[in-house]
Amino acid sequence: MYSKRMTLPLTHKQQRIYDFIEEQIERTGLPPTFREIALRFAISVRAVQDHVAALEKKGSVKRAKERARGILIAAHQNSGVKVRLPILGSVPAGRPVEAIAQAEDFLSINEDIAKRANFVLRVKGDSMFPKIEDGDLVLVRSAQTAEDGEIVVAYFQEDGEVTVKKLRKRSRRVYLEAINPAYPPIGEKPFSIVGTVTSLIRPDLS
Amino acid sequence: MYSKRMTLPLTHKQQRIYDFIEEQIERTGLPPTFREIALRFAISVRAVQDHVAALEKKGSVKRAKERARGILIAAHQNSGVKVRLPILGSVPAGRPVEAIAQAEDFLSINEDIAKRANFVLRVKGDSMFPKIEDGDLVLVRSAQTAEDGEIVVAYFQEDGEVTVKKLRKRSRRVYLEAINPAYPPIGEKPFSIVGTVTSLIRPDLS
DNA sequence: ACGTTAGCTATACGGATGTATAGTAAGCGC
DNA sequence: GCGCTTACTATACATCCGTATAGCTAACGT
Repeated sequence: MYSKRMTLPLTHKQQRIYDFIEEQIERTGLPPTFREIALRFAISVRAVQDHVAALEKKGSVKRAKERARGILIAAHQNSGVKVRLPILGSVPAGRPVEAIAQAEDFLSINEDIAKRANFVLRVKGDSMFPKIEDGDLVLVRSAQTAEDGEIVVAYFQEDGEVTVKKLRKRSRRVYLEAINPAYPPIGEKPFSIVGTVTSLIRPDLS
Repeated sequence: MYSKRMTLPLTHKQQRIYDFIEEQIERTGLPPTFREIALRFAISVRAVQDHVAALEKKGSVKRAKERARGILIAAHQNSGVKVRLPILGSVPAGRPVEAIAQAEDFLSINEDIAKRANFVLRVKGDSMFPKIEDGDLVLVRSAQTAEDGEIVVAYFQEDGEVTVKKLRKRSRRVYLEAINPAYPPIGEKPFSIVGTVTSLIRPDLS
């Protein structure tokens, strides 16, 4: 997993061409064609072939040969698949799992962090302080059940509200508990578990 | 920023084609050509044109017209540029900013979260508990100075060690403070500030 | 009945595109 | 001198590829 990039040093011209390829992918979503590179640097197509071949030999790019726009950044390949998770609002109309189509935004994050998660919730309020703060993003794995002590996303059928709380399972009772002692436990309102919180992102650490 | 995706509902066939496009981009790094889609579903190229036109009309994909492989997932476009930050080990040989070339791994995350950060550190130890826990990833913005109360990455010239602590500026003294009261403040060893911690990621919330 | 949408075929055009052949020129190490 | 690398031109070629023309069937709503 912690594979070192072993890209041999590039010449100035090779670096400029590599940067252009990277920038084009970033900007347009598509790698450039050989001719687009040739046009950009005002050189012949054949010269670009040589440059790209050099970049491939040095391990900076990978080729999808004989395919249009088949120049790929090597670092993009071995860094694992990026996962895009939908960020749901804190007050979805229905059950969050059904509201994914109306996602507010998407979070892109490495697979190893997000692999167990299905969606992301932006948390409002301080009921889980200090573990979870207002504005935090929590990665949620969809689940119908959870163990005692796990932090879960719960859905109240009554009013359609969604909340993040710690699940408590006692001999006879199952209830939700806030970490912040200012909030009382919730035991009366019927709820169902939507998922368990696996990871946390605090965008603004104060 | 929180632009709602207004993607109209897709038919079954359209969804299957959309999924194929997404999967190809994920797997090969390149969007498929019209002919590749046609081959996959054993239909004519013209039929694919109609399907892709429908996907574009419904807002699911964007087109780079008249360009090879010019089918782009709409959600990838408006979600901002993805930023790749180097993850540095917790015990870099020199100053972390100089150790970026030996990055262990890379973290891909949305621009709005990472925009102010230059690199990522994996934190070891519990000196900043409960704000920062063992194994957390902190996003760091390179800086030579910081204000009182900010969480900073400090570098001890003496032994080359790097640590994450809260910066304290008193009338005459500048020192580092752990949040965990079990750790005493550090005031003697000379240090320099490498950067300030802007965001936090807790991969495994227990 | 009529228009609209979904879904499809067969075929064609022209430019885009990767690849290749055959060179030229300059610099470096041995 | 020789081999190697870097960097480049001009030109050619087959096929890839987006686009387009001209149709077709079926389902649904008004």
